[in-house]
Amino acid sequence: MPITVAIVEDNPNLRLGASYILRASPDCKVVGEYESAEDFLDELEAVNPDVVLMDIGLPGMSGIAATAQIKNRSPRAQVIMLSVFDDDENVFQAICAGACGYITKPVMPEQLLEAIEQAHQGASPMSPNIARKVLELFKKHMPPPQVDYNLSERELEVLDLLTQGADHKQIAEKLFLSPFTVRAHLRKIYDKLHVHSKSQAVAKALKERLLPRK
Amino acid sequence: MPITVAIVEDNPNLRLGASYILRASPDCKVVGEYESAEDFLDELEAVNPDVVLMDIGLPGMSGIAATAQIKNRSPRAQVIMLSVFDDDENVFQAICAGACGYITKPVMPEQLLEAIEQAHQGASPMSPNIARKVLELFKKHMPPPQVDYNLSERELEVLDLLTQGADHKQIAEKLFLSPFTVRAHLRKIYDKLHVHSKSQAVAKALKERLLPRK
DNA sequence: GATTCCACTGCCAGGCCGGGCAGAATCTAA
DNA sequence: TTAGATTCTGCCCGGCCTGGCAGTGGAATC
Repeated sequence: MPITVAIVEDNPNLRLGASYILRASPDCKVVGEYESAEDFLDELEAVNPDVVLMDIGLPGMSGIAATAQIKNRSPRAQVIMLSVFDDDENVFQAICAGACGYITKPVMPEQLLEAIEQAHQGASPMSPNIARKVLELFKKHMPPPQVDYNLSERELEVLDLLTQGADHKQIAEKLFLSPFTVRAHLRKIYDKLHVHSKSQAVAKALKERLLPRK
Repeated sequence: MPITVAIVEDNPNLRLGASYILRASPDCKVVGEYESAEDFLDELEAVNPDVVLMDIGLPGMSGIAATAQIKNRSPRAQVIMLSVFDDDENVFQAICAGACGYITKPVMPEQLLEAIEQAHQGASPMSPNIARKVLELFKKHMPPPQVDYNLSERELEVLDLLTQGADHKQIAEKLFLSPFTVRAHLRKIYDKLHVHSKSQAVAKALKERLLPRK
């Protein structure tokens, strides 16, 4: 059974080119070609494609906004972004919108077919330069704890509950401790983190990811 | 000028295989083959390769720990992870350690050469299934604001300062407001976020990324 | 012109919080 | 066995914070 593919691309040459490539493959079946996100979204449920090739720089609604809608209304559709843009912001937005792949133009024919197959199999086709962007974004937003504040197990537990919005009394109840003890732990935490309030401690803990991942 | 490559892999067959492939290419120059991370780290500065092919499942020090050290001591080296493991934890750790690429075994010869070239050019070679993992990790850890709490501009400003650990008075000074006004904003924020303290507000703001990225 | 939303200022009461101080039990490493 | 780290409990005080209540003024919408 061939993979059903929809193409959303405003440039007629690129759209026809992609269509031509896909129609030459027995594994793919082009079920729609659109020159705007709006046109495609009108027929999304009726067409229900396995894979969508989505341009980012569309007139009217952008490919990123369209992707968000697609993933909302038809989550099984795998959206591959095709774009000349490879800046951080577009890549970031595309990922958050739910794109499963991101390929920079120009695209080679066999590269396109490969990407569609991978996307359909649950993998993520991605140009290597985009992959690098993603890794950098990842590291930028997920800085692992760089400084070791030397917090003890117990202190981490308390800090964790703090970030869940608990106050002294609630922490004491959850850890079966006296509120006095909780205050003692908090004080040591404040010392070690060089902060002076719950909110500062929470901010530092979350921003610097001091808590083991859950 | 050929790309200098070091290979760290405990399985002799795989190590020799990779070495054989690379030596057959005029673009690469194998400058070291090691069966353990420790052996390689001893010669890191002396060898100073452009690219390192690093196995993850090594005896002794793991490839991930080794990668962290490499990026510390010789940041220009591009490390490509080669691994049979593709679980979230290994991928996550590898990225945080500073790996620029991640390829799952088995590796095809031309795939290997391509990956080395891409890594050397500043891109990130990555198997599509790994790319998918990375995207999922990304989305998991970076959930974009899902609920709109309808905070006003001013309220976001105040919230932002809160996450920087400021108290009422400091916020008032920075925004040139009366402390009373700040309290009014805070109250509206608490209302809208359904929280009852600074620390809860900070936790919610950071966890749900209510603040526009900076 | 009325309504609504936002930003802004103000007071009060009660409770929560942070810092200083004191003491004790457990465990581990020197 | 002594020293240190960790965990635990306790009290006091001053100050900060939260929630309730009251009111002004500007801008946009209707």
